[in-house]
Amino acid sequence: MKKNEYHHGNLKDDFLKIAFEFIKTEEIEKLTLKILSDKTGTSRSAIYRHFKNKDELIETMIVQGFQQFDDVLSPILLDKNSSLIDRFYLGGKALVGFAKEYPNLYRLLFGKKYAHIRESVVSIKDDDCSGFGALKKAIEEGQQSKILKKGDSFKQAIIIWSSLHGMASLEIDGFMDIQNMHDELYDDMFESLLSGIIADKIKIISTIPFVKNILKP
Amino acid sequence: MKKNEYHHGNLKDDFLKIAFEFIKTEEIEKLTLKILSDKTGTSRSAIYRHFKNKDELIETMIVQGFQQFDDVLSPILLDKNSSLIDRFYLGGKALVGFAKEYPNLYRLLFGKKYAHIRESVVSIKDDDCSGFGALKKAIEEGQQSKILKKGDSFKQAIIIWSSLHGMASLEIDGFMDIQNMHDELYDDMFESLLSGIIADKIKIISTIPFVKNILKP
DNA sequence: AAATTAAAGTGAACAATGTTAACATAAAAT
DNA sequence: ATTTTATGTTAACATTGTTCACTTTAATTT
Repeated sequence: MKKNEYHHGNLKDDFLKIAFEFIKTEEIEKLTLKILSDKTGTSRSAIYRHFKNKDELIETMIVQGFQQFDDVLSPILLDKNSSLIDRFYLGGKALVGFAKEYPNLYRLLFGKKYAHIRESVVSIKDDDCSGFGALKKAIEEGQQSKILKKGDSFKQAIIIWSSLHGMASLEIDGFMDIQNMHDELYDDMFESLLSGIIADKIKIISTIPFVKNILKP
Repeated sequence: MKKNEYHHGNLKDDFLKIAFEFIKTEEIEKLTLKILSDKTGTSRSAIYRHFKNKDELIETMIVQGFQQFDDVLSPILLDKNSSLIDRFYLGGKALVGFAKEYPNLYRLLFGKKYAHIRESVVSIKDDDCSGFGALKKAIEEGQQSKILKKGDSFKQAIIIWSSLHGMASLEIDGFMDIQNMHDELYDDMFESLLSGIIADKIKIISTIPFVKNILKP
C-alpha cells in the first residue's frame, strides 16, 4: 500500500506505529516530531495535517495505550475460570509485568508529565472495563462470596493499586536496583496485601503453588 | 550584601534558591535557565560560570533535596523516645506528607526524568542516614526486639517503601482523585502493611489512637 | 601601589525543538 | 473537465540549552 510519491497513504497510522515502536526502547521525552517525519520520509510539518499538535498525538497514544493496558489486565481479573485469589495474584503480576515490559508506555499512562492530557481522556471513576474498574469489581465479588473482608471496595482497590504502582515505579524508575529479586518481592507483597484484605478462617483455593502455600494454618 | 553592579556577589546560591522556590509551585520541567537569569537580573549565560550546565544545577538540587528529605524522615524513624510502631506510622505519614507538600521536589528526587543524575549522586544501598536506610534500620531493630517477624530487612523495607511511594505517587501524579480521603487511606494501608510484618501475639505500644486500636484482639 | 592574573558577567551566535503560514500537488467531488 | 478538498512542502519564528570571544571587576603578585 506504500507509495513513494507525494501522498503517503496512511501517514496518521504510521506516525502512531512509529511512535509506539519508539517508546519500546526510548523514553517518551525523547520522541520528537523530527524523528517521526524522518522515519516516514515526510517533512517536519506534515504531521500537523493529522494532529492538531504534539499533545494531540500524545493524547491518541494515551487512549490506545490504556486500551492495551486494560486488554492485558481486565481479562485476568475477571476470568471466570480462575479462582478469585489466583486472579488477584496473576492480575497484580500482570500489572507490574506490563510496567516492566513497556516502562515508557507505563509512565506515559500513569506518570505526571502528561497527566493533563490523561485527565481529559480517561475517567477512572467509571467502573467500566478499565483495569482499575476490574480490580474493584473483583474485590466486590470477593466480598459477596465472603472470601474478602467487608469494606469500601474503592478504598481497598486504591490500597492494592498503589502498592502495585509503587513496586512497578520503583522497578522502572530505577530508584533502587531490585530487578533480580522481583519475583520474591512480588510474592512477599502479595502475601502482605492478601493478609490485609482476606476474611479470616477461609480456605484458599488456588492452582498456584505459592498462593496455596501462604495463609495455610 | 547586594550589589547593583556588574558582579552579583552570590549568584550560585541565588540560582539555587530561586530554583527551589520555583518548584514549590511549578514542575521542574518548566524551570528554564532564562527564568533564573531573569530573576537574578543577569544574562542568560551567566549561570555557566557557576554550573557546568543545566544538569549540574539539577544535580545540586537533587543532593540538597535528598538532604531535606532525609532530614524529615530519619529523625522520625530513629526517634528513641517513640515506640517502634509509632515511628513506622509517623514515618510513613511523613514520607507521603513530604510528597504532598513538595510534589515537584519529590518527583525530582524519585522520578525517572533525572534518574541518571540521581544515580551518580545518591547511593541507596549504603545504610547511611538516608531515609531508606533509616527505615531498614528500624525494621532490624524491630526484629531484634521480636516485635517484627524475622526476615530479610531489605526486602521488607522495599515492600513498605513501595507501598508508600505508590500512594504518594498516586496522590501527586493525579491518576485518581484521592486527596480528600488521604488520611483514611493511609491508616488502612498502614494497618495492612503492619499485619504483614508484625510478629504474632505482640502487644502494641503506642500513643497514637488509631495505632492502639488496630490489632487489639 | 601598580601590574598581572583569575573570576564573573555580557552579547552574539548555534542547532534543535514545536509551531505557523503561504504555497504546491494529488485525489475526490462535482 | 473543473473545482474543491486533503495532504504535503518550504521557509520562517520564538524558545530552549549551549558556546565563544569579549569585558569588567576582584584577587593576587610583584
